[in-house]
Amino acid sequence: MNRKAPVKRARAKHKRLSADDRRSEFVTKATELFAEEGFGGGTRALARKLGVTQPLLYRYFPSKDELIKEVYRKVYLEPLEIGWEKLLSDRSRPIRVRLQEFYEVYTDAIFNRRWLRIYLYSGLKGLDINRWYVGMVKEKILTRILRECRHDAGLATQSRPSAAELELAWVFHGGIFYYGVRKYIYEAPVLEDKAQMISDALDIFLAGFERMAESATDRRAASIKVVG
Amino acid sequence: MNRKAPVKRARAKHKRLSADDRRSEFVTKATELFAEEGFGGGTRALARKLGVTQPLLYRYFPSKDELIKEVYRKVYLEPLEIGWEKLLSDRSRPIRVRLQEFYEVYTDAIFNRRWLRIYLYSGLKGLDINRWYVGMVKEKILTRILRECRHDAGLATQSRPSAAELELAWVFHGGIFYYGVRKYIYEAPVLEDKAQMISDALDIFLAGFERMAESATDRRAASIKVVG
DNA sequence: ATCTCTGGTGATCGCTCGATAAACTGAACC
DNA sequence: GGTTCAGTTTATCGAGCGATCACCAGAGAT
Repeated sequence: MNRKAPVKRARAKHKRLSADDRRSEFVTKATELFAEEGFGGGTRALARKLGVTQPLLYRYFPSKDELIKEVYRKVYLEPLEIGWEKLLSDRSRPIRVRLQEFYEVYTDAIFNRRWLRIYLYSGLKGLDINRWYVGMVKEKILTRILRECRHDAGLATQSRPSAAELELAWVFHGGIFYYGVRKYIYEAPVLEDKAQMISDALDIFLAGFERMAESATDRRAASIKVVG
Repeated sequence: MNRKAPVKRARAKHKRLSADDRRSEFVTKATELFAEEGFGGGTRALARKLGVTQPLLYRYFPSKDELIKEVYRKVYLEPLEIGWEKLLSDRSRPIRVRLQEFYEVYTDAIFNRRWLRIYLYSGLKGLDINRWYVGMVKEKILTRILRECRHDAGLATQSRPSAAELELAWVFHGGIFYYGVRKYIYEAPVLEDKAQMISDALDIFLAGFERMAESATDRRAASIKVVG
């Protein structure tokens, strides 16, 4: 019957994609692979995930390192698309509400196995992009939060938060971040209600901030301890 | 001149060690190597650190995996030698003081580049020993802290803390842990006074716990907000 | 001085890795 | 239908990996 007509080839693989599609498919699947295996994950395993052969990678990326950089770019820029300026700085809404919503949205973006693992792996490599991200969190999130807190408490809006304030914010932020690590990296049981966790963390952060603000502005009240 | 007399050999290396010494030297240097390079670090690089050849490793360990397990054992068991039972449970001292001292000692033990990096690398591998450690922190540290807090607040000492209490403790603990990650993994600038950071974190944790205890035991006072 | 036991070395195996070069193939255009 | 060109494969290279084996050498016992 089928002589050499366009008979169904034995290798049903051959799915030709456009250059752009193939390239972004490489990045997507590489993100998955590196999230699981670390950046030591092999190019052959990656090609297998796409159903193509390994040398094809080098038609789209000059080296594995360049592919990895692309993965970084994608992962690190993903959570930035939220637009936290608006969320955090909209003073028509109570600060408590703004912070709650921001952290719910932010953690929705980064609390998943893929993002957290890539983030930790790249952090362990000590790359510049990781330092850039940490600096960004400090400048764009924590500093902004503290400024809003100061404004809310009726304090002078100074351009830069004090070291103690920043540290307080970092411990708060880190506590929330660690919830994601426990859940998605350690796969340990956590309180499932994420919003509740954020709410509780916010309560004690805001209380701590007020306490700090009090003792900083009113030295006469410095001896009043919260713990009684 | 020098025919074949015991002339100073070209290779001044030959430092013969006892089996025990060599074995523990392998583990020590392997910890350093794996902390920096991850567990993908090569056995040849390890041998170079010891000034010996690579096959010697296999006189002491049947495989690289066994060496890695030994590294785990050493790293994970190191901070356990503190004896936190005494530190945390000594009710002759105020709980605030106990917690401060415990966290200072505990972070002295784990806040270093070596420990934190090995911990994160092994956490990313999802090994049993990591889950064991997290469970240990929960049972031996956080549960104990909460029990002492309940006792201090004059509440009934229940055997198991509530999920909300545990989550509060985890966020607190994670916030402190993240300080170490920021300093030693991200190498980001941090408030240098670690004891101060712990003290501040403790303040807001204890305040948060009291607030939670109040609203749990005295429903009539539930409407009294700390921030109000 | 010789024997022996053991810490240590040299050579090498099989495998996997990232990367390269050349050949193949299928769709689009004339 | 034949030409062209981009997407894909086949074959292969050199380096590095973990692991094995035969051999070497130095200190202590006799």
